[in-house]
Formats: sequence, structure tokens, C-alpha cells
Amino acid sequence: MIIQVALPTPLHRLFDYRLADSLAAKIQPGCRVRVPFGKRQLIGLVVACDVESEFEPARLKQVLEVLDHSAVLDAELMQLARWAAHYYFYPEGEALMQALPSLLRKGEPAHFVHETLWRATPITGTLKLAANAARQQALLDLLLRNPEGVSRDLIKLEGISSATLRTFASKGWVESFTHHPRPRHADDVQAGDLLREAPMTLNTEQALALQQFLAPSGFHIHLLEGVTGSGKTEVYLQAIQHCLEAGQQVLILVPEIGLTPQTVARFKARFNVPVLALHSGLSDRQRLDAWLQARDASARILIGTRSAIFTPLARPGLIILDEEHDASFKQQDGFRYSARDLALVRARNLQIPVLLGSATPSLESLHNVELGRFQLSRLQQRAGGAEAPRFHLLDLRGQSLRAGISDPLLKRIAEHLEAGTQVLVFLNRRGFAPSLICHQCGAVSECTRCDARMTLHRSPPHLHCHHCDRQTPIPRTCQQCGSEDLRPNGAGTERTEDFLSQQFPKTEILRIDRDSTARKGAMDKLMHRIHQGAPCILVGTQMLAKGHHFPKVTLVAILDADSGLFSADFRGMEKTSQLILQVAGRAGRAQDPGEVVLQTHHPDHPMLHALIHQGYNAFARDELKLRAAAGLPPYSHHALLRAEASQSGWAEAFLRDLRHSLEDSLQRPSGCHWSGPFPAPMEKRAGLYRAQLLIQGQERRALHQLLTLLLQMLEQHPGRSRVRWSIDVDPLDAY
DNA sequence: AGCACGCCGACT
DNA sequence: GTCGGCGTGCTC
Repeated sequence: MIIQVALPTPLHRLFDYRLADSLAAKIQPGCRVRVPFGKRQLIGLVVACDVESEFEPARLKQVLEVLDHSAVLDAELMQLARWAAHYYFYPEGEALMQALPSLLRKGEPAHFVHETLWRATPITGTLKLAANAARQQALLDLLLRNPEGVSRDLIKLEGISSATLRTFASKGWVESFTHHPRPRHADDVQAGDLLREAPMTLNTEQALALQQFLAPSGFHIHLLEGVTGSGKTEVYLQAIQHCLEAGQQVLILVPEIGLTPQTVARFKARFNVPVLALHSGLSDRQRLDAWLQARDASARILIGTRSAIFTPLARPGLIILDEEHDASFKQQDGFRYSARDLALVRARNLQIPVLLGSATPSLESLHNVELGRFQLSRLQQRAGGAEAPRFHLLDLRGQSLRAGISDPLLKRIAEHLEAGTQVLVFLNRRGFAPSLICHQCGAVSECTRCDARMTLHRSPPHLHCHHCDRQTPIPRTCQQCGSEDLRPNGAGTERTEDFLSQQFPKTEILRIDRDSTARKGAMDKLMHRIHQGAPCILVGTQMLAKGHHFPKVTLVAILDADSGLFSADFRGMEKTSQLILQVAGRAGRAQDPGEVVLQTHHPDHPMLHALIHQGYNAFARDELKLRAAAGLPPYSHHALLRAEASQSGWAEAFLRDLRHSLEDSLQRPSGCHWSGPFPAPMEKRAGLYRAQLLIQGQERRALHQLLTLLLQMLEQHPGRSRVRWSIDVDPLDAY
């Protein structure tokens, strides 16, 4: 028999192999096989059995081993991954293999493995450890936090040595047992004990939204647009309840920074069913276990980020995608898929509904509402009758700034602190200052590998390129003129923190950015501090904007509202307004009505006005009109051909060549146009020179045809070895 | 992407 | 004379 196999190679094709009759009986699509490939052996996935080969049969090689008795990747996921590979022009073999957990890619059996776990013994309840036994305390905490048992891997991960574990064992504080990962079956949960806590009573808007969502059966897409604090999650929870009652599973996708223990806890607290979080902290073995539990429906609620869209589901009932506008749903390298768009495709294949939620929906989704593809529900009331925050534009023209803060803002901050509440200061720049400038000649510290400034950091002192991660000591003298007068230029979170602690010496200043939260547990500590409720100032980046709620914050200050107003990226306004509202949403959750101050040099800017006085919807309507007039997405479709090379000019020349081949081609479909090649927004990055060619299509079909042709040309272009290229369909980042 | 083949420069 | 640089070509 001849079978067709998908292999993890960057080649855009499948491969045929001969299969010995002795192995042919149990083979089916979705099984893994080990095959010879050139001089090496690879593990691949069977795509089709009993096929005719166009390849000369005598030259076919034999399958070495069949790894599975039944399909590891079911037909539905296989269909999704193959569809995605074609849509995003990514090699099919790579796409299919990426849908598998890494242990399965490496050839491990698709089985649960019995694992030795450790748990605390009852006597630890009254145990008093020596005050200086920090490691022992850490182990005890870990054990008490996880009464169902902890694996040795996890203990190691927490930085606890096996010696500490041995000590515990010898004192009888810990015992080991064999964990049989044969989880409960879906049917084990009786209808009566599905709920762990009672659902909340829905307000009129929530009830209407839920009813509208539940009314149609089968595949439909529902957009839940709800301002922060309007209770979207409760609508999700009750939609999930309906699914669980029907014995089905629910897949929940959240943005990268939204997958916090609190998020997961919310679902676990409500439902008496196995809830699994597919987060980045899982070991390969745990990830496989979770994958298997989703596949056999012993896990009922699956929560994960972008890649969780490829989680197998034995009894799929609903896909929820929270913060659907979030850019982290689009993968930015390699397999550049959008988990949001794949969720829609998957739901259509499965004939199940999708619930998209956001306070600030993407213009793509709002356009889909206009077209009647999505149904829309709006939640405009805040739960508990909390008022919406008041917005103020603070005109920066003529104001002096210290660490990015104007005097009127400083006064407002003082007033809120005196009233005993908390203040949130947002600026999207970490580090001390965005650059180091020579006061004599004006030369600026630049990265040698990128077209970018080095950011000055104080703790610890160094220069850091945020684009390629290069770090250098702080120079004592200017490289250009030798002057010693080097000064920080502009403000980042460290500098603002510094300045505020000088201004408010008695107030605690908590900085929240990637640097301050890098250490394990640091974020928890900060959050704990904030939730104690004492007056304090939070200074932070994007990290503050998502997921976390700060009930005591009554003033949100956005230090630079102008950053996205004049950017070359046509999505700049959309991104900025989403970010402003997201940050603003952190305030005014409780009884205190919140206040949001935006520092701007353009207090008359129409976008800021629409956003602040009429709300996101008015802004979005205006912006959609502009997009329509300019023929930009969502009114047309974009693809970007990206290229990078070690020498300046190579990538651009390569793309120019391709453009010419395209223009000379007779098979070129109509209805597309292109522009460029242009240098990428930051031409040099991490030592590579980057360029891109933009392709625009009125219709998806035409764009797809053109890209098919382009791919053929790319694969046989003589310059392809000097240049790394990739196709990005529906690109999101600036271009 | 790997991995081999192949053809030119500085070494024991 | 060989080790090794990376250009070019192939993978059922």
C-alpha cells in the first residue's frame, strides 16, 4: 500500500511511502509513522492511505514503523491544521506537527504515564519549622498549596533540592504515592452537582445577551461587546453551564497575559467539573496529559492562549474567545495563524457556536457585525451600578514635564492619595530612560545590531536593546566626541517611579513591568500589596492593562496619549484607543467613580475627542469609514511578503525581483495590487536587514491565487538561499 | 531545515 | 598533500 505522509520540513509538499502489508492493517490517517528521509529518519503524520503516487513507485521508500494503533490527531483537527496551512501558506507538515504536543512529535506513546507524586502528611498541619529554614518553608508551602500531589519536576522547578525532600521524607512530613492519571469520565459528573456556587442574577442586558446567544443552535458567531466591569464573564459562565449540562466541553481562549491563576480560579469556583489550564509553565509531560484529557473528554473546560486552538475535543460544545481584539491571538513568527480566525473556522467545521468578547472589539469584528456574519450584544451598564470613569484631556502644550509628569497631574495624584485611594500611572516604556544622549554633541546611544536606541536601565545599571536583547555597560564618555556629559533622555517606568518616590516620600510606589515581575512570585507579591488597599501609586506598562482589577484605584493617568496618533501604521489609532480604554477600565470599579487623565499635546485631536466624548463605538464607526474610503482592511485583504538578509539591500533586491517576475507572469490573477518592496519599519533588527512587499486583494480568492503563484516563484528563485522569507496573511503588526 | 557534495585556501 | 570554508542541491 502507498500512503501519503506529512513531515516536519519547510517544504511545501507531502511525501509518499510504501507500507509493508504486515503494517497496513491498522493504519489510518492521523497515525504517526517513522520514515527514512534523505539521510535521516523523521516522524510524520499519515494524511491519506491507499493512494496513487505520482512519484515513480520504484523510488518510494518504505515506512520503518507505525507508531499508533489509532489516529492521534483526529480528522477534525487534521482538517483544521491543513486548512490553516493552506490559508497561511505554511508548510503542511510543519503545521500538522505543530498541532501535536511536543512529546508526540518526538515519538512518545500517546498514553498517560503513571507518575510518582508527593503530598504532605497530616502531621504537617501543626508543624513549626525553624525560622531560617527558607527552603523547607518553600517546600511545605508548595505541598500545602497542592493537596492533590506534586511531581518531582514541579518541586525542582520551584528550586527545591531533592535533599530537602529527603529530609521531609525521613521526618515523615511527606509521603509518595502513585498517581493513576485515569481521570473521571465526563459522565461521572451528575447534572445535580454541576455547580459549585450559584450563578449570579443577570441584569437585563446580560440576560438578553445570554438569551440571544443561546437561541440559535449549531454554528453561529456572537460578539459580546461589554465595557469593563459590565459582567461579560458572568455571561460566559452561564453559557458554559448550558454546554456542560448537555455533556459537552468548552474551549476558552484568552490573551497571553490573561491566563492568570485568578482567571482559571473563576471557572473552577463555579463548576464542579475538571478544568484544565494550558499555560506555558506546564512540563512536556503535563502538556501531553492535558491534551489527552481534553481528547477523551475527561477535562470539560479547557483554558489556554493562542496555541490552545489546536486542543482536541471529544465532545465540543462551545468556543469562547475573550478580548478578541487582542493582538496576541495572531502568531508573529513561523506559523503566522490567527487563533481568533481559526476558532471561527473550527466552530463552523464542528457546527458549534463561538462567543467573542471584548470591551473594544476589533474593527474586523465590527465590520462582520455590519455584514450580518456576527450577531452583536452590548453590555453598557456596569454591574453593581458603578459609574463610568470621567475622562480629562490634560493639555501638555507649554507645560514642563518631569519624568513624563506635568505639574497639574502631580497635583491630581496628590489629591487622590490624600483621599486615601490608589493611583495608576501608565506609560508604555520600561527602563529608566528610552535613550542616553550626549549633552555636548547630541549623539544618542544606539544598538549596533538594530536601528534603535538602547534603553537606559538603572537597576541594575546597563544599556538594553529591547528589540534584540543586547545588553552593554553604560559608557562613561560619548563615543562621538568624548564628552563625559551623558544624560538620560525621556522617561521610562523606572524614572517615573524614581521621581514619584521623591515627590511622595511617604507613599509606596509599586512598579509593574516585565523587569519588576521577572522573578517568580514577584507579580503575586505586588498584587497582594495592591489588594491590601493602602494608598499607593502603581507605575506600569501594558502589563497593568489586562486581566487585573484594582478596585481601590480612583485615578488613572496615561502619561503619553499621543504615541499612536500619528504613526505610519494604519492600525495605530485602533490600537491606541483600545489601549487607552483598557487602561481606563482599571479604575472606578467600586463605589468611587474613577477619573482618567490623558496627557496630550493634541487636545483637539478628533480621535481622542470621539473616543472620550462619544465612546469607542463612535470612534470605531468613524475609523471604519476612513478604512472604507482608503480601501484598507477590513474592506480589502492584505498579505505581506517579508524578507531578511545579513547584507543591506539583499532582501529588498530579492523582493524587487519577485515583484518583476510577478508582473511578467501571464498567470497573474486580476483584482490584486502590490506596493513596495519597502524597508521594514525598523530596517535593521538583530543584525538582519528586513524588507517587505505588500499585496492587497479586493477578494480573498484573488489574493490567495496570487500568493499561490508567488510561492511557486519563491521556491525556485535563485536568491532564496541568501534571504529568509515568509508570507504573512492578514498581518497585524506595523508595516 | 538538515545534510551531503564539491571546489578553493592555510596548515601538520 | 589534508582540514574546512560555505555555495548548491535534494529530500517520497
